[in-house]
Amino acid sequence: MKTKIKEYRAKNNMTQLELAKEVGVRRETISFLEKGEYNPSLKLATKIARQFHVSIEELFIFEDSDLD
Amino acid sequence: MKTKIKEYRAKNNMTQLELAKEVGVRRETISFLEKGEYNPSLKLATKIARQFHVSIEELFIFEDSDLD
DNA sequence: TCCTAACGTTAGAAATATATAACATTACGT
DNA sequence: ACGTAATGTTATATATTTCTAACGTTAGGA
Repeated sequence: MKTKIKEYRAKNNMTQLELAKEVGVRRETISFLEKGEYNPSLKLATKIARQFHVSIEELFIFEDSDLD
Repeated sequence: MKTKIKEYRAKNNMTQLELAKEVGVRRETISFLEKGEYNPSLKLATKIARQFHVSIEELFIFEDSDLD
């Protein structure tokens, strides 16, 4: 899975810690997410997408090969 | 969280078991999901949305109160 | 250079999604 | 009414996300 979290964070001049607080998780969670190291819950994905006013699909990109 | 999985399953004449097999989970998982009893992984949500050719946001509806 | 903020990363605990197996119930066709 | 498919539901096990605490690295400002 790829994600544009880092890009949108930059656009909004936001640090990992700030984003983490906004969406109620730890900074490390954001760090791992940005690296695509895990597959967030839909709830967390929804919170982050809303934070940036974008769709989930815009923020998280799944290749077909990611869906096995 | 609310979901339209059941509706889309009906539209497509699909049983829980068939959907479960398509997206690679157990029938019970679909059953619990349809009842909004838990919060799927983004990967699973993506698979189900693609199965029905709809967006994740169309299929899974979060009220603000669901996001606490 | 020193200090600090931001980010990377690791290891283990805690929480929760999902699997598994089993049984109950509902609905529908014959 | 019977048989069967579809769904509901429970309990326990397993897998994975997320938390927590800690330490390392990098970049920038004073």
